[in-house]
Amino acid sequence: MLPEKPALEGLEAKWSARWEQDGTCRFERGRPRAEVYSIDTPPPTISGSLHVGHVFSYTHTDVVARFERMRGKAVFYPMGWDDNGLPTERRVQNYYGVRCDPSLPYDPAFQPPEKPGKHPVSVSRPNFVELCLRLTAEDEKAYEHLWRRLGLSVDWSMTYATIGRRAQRISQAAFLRLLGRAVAYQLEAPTLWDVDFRTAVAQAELEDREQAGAFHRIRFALSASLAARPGPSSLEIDTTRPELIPACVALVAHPDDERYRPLFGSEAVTPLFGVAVPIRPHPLADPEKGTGVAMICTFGDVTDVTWWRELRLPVRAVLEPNGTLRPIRWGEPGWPSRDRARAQQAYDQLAGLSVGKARARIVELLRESGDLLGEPRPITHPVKFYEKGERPLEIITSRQWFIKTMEYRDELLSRGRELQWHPDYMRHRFENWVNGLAGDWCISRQRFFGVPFPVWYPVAQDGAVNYERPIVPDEARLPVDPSTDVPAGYREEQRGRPGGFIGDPDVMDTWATSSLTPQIASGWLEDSDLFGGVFPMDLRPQAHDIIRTWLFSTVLRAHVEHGSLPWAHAAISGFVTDPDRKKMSKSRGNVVTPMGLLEEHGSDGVRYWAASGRPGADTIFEPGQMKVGRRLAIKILNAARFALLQAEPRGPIVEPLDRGMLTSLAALVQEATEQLEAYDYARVLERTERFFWSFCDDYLELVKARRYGDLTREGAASANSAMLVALSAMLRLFAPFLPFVTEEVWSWWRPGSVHRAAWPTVEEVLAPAGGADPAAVEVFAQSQAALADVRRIKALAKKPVKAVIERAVLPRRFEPLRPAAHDLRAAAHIRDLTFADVPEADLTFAEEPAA
RNA sequence: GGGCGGUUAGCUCAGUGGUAGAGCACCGGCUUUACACGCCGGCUGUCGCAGGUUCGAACCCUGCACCGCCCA
Repeated sequence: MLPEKPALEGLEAKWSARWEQDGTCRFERGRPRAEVYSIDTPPPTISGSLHVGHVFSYTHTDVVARFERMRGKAVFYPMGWDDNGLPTERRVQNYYGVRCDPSLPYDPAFQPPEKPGKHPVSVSRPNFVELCLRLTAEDEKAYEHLWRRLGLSVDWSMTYATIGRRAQRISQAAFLRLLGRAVAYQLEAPTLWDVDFRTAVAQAELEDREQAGAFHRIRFALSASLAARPGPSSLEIDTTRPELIPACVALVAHPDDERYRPLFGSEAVTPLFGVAVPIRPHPLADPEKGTGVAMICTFGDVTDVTWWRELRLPVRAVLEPNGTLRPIRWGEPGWPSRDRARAQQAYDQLAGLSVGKARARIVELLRESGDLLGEPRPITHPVKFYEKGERPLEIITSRQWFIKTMEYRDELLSRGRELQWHPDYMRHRFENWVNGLAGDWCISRQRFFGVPFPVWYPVAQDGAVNYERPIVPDEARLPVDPSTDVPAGYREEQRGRPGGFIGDPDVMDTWATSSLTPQIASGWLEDSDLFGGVFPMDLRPQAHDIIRTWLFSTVLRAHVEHGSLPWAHAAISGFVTDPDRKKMSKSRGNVVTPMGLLEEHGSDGVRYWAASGRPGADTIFEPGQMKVGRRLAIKILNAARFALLQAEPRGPIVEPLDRGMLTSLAALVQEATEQLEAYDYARVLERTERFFWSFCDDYLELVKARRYGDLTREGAASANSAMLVALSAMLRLFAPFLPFVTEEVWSWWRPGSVHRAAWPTVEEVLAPAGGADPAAVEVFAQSQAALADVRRIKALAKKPVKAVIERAVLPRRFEPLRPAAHDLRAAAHIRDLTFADVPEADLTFAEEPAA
């Protein structure tokens, strides 16, 4: 049973296989809700490989899961894979060298090229989705392998995927329910748009990036009636987007701006295109910016949208969804010009160009016409990007699905206060975000690998699509794909025909599915028994970067669907940073692959580093800490071997040193329990480690001679019994952090899994000693202090550890150790020990070292 | 510009009112019957700066600086 030379190698494979076989981490169904601890696991994005940041934060969750399991809870801890959405599409495009063309028919015989060619192969949407599923299935296998190796105590029988049938069904059902209550709605409106991905994006997916740009000072003529009066005959504006002059619908200045007040209500004329536009006041116009007058275009940025809406301006949209300027025939309705020929002549040089090229061209035209004043002045300014995008977002008017959020703002703030945050200050991120919401949540994406909207539209006899009367399926039919499934009462031949129907072409934003992970994991609509037993869940663990997306949207969905929070606690992990405190990410090229770390340092070693990162705190990637963790695990093996090597005789714990050690241990158990309940796992690990190390270096050294029987049989029995009580408790305190080494040691002498053993209690630790012994704590403490003093003097005198001290005179402050004097004398090789009023310990060494 | 967090030994970090700590690194010593993947010891500080509260401040309050993150 007890190995001669214990080692960490191979423990991961041995124990993860055993846990699977024994169902150690299985959720026990049927327990009352109060005895369940349920975790809404973050489904990692399937993007090729997990990174060290995942290992970091998922370890935090696992520590909590293992703690709760040992406390006797039925722990509901499923794993999910977030495989739907744009990241997978991009990966599939690059991996196989393909591109999705929804207009192509399905090719059942299609095989992707061996290697991606120079030019992407166009494939149908069903073929493309097949490739997505194939690649994500491979990734998911690798992910699971890594998680098992890391020792996550997940119940692998409950795994779900966000593109899976259940996730699709629940996403669609939840959507239809919101549609039925008009919480979800469809609207044709200006929407943030990525011109490369050709899809709408949501506010939560934006990021500002500093970009180089330039102010162009442009002259607008004033209308003749004004120009005839005294004063200037033209107006100057500064713009970074001169290419949008053809989309200009008004000019705007601050209502209090004296320079322009006389002009409000009159008109100016756009250069090149000769369009008369009104000059209007609005408080959002910044008198300090440029000339104080701004051009309102449809649409250059989100402020344009606000102005357009509040000032009730017309739309003059020039951008195509792909980011080029669309053809326009000047003089047609909506495109008035005082000089049609000139407008057309100028615009024809822009049509078909991308925004960037159109900008360069129009600058030339303006320079030639004399409407560009001076040269463009370079600036840098923040520009909105899709977080995964490469070109600035545009604003395009299109038909999109939304979920109402604005009207729930106050209720969501109150949910945020109801939620228990760990650490508490992370709640500010949530409140910040809710307070900054600018509009309802756009959930439709013009993409392919995602959950389709379960909606069709009738096509009228004249071929017009009636978006106002969507056809929806029964919930029992879900999931449906409206591009291949047919609505009730119709036949496939009627697809796209007058009098027939068409399917909604869009898919849902991936967050529209991810926001339902509590419902997906817990069997909402499918397994009411399970759902009732685990929902609302206990814990949402996640990193702080996705509070505005994942956490927020999940709170929203639970609020509108169930009228509750989705979980009681949110435990927020920090990032893993490199030594320069930069976030580790693929784009920075500073990522480290986890499997190599697990092999080098052992899973327990890596977990030690991860669990040392306090809740919410960004933590530096530090292999040194993993080495320390590995050493700790090895120390546990060896200390346990020592304790178990000669575990007889046993008997009552009567020695003061032993009783003091156990009383201190009981205090540790108390503290560890309270702190884990408060999700402060890092502190528990630190305290437990500190106690354990002093247990090894001081306590074990002090009792070593006694336990080997050098003194009395009763003394040996007391030491052995105390050591085993302590070992048992410490193994269980360490078990959530170092699951492999603790399980290995546990298996040497205890039945069952340490991870199913009861979490240690104060009573349990103290009972064998007949209760707490506060006086003995001082015996233990002063014995340690005196031992350290003697060791120091010995080391400074360059005496060997075994050097015998003929006579030791210790200061009176150490006198409380008297009941353990025999232990100190044995450990320090002291023949005669006395206490006196001396400032420092006085040691007289014997001539000869001990035999 | 607003919000949040941080600033303690060379490095990574504990330490929320009572004599500044741990690990790593570095230096020295030790074949010690659990462990050389070990043990013992040593060195290392204007606790970011400036005020304030207090008998007493790394800790509480105010301001500032710098770093990081989130949001505009």
